[in-house]
Amino acid sequence: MSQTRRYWLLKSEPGCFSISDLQNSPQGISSWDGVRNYQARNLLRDEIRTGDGILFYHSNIPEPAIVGVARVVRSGYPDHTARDPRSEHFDPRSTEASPIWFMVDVQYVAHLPHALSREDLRRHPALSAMEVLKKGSRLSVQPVSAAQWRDVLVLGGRPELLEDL
DNA sequence: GCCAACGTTGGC
DNA sequence: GCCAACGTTGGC
Repeated sequence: MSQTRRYWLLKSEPGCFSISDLQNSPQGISSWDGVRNYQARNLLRDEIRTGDGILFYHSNIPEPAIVGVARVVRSGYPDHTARDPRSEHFDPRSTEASPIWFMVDVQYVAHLPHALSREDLRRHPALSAMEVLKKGSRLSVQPVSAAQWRDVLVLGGRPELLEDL
């Protein structure tokens, strides 16, 4: 496991963008655009790097869960949807010279054979500390520890991915 | 659909 | 700079 590789949980409402949408994107790659929260923006712009591991979380559905794994294939760059007046994420304050919002590109790796529900996560000591379980946790980009990453892949049924990511 | 928690806005 | 009002998120 690389010392500099880091791990993140990305939230998405599947009705908006699901892991299958990512899988079906060209080469399984999509930009992760539309994030309009400064704390998440800072992570996208400054912290998330090519090669980092992503846990894909489906939110705001009857059974929210970590449903799969992706990897970062491009680190932070300006989110051009902020400059598109037709986009619902349009922000007229953002300019080409001084962009406000950033995104990364992610590539589909795998679904987890056993998606991990919040109850699943709560049951396991290491995972019960995950940010996503905390009351009022709304951040759509969250850091994940190496131990949490490992346990999610093992419990989710893809332990072999630990060798790649 | 409810509502608690959170982030943002804007008057002062 | 404070803080009340408001809008949004997201579990339940």
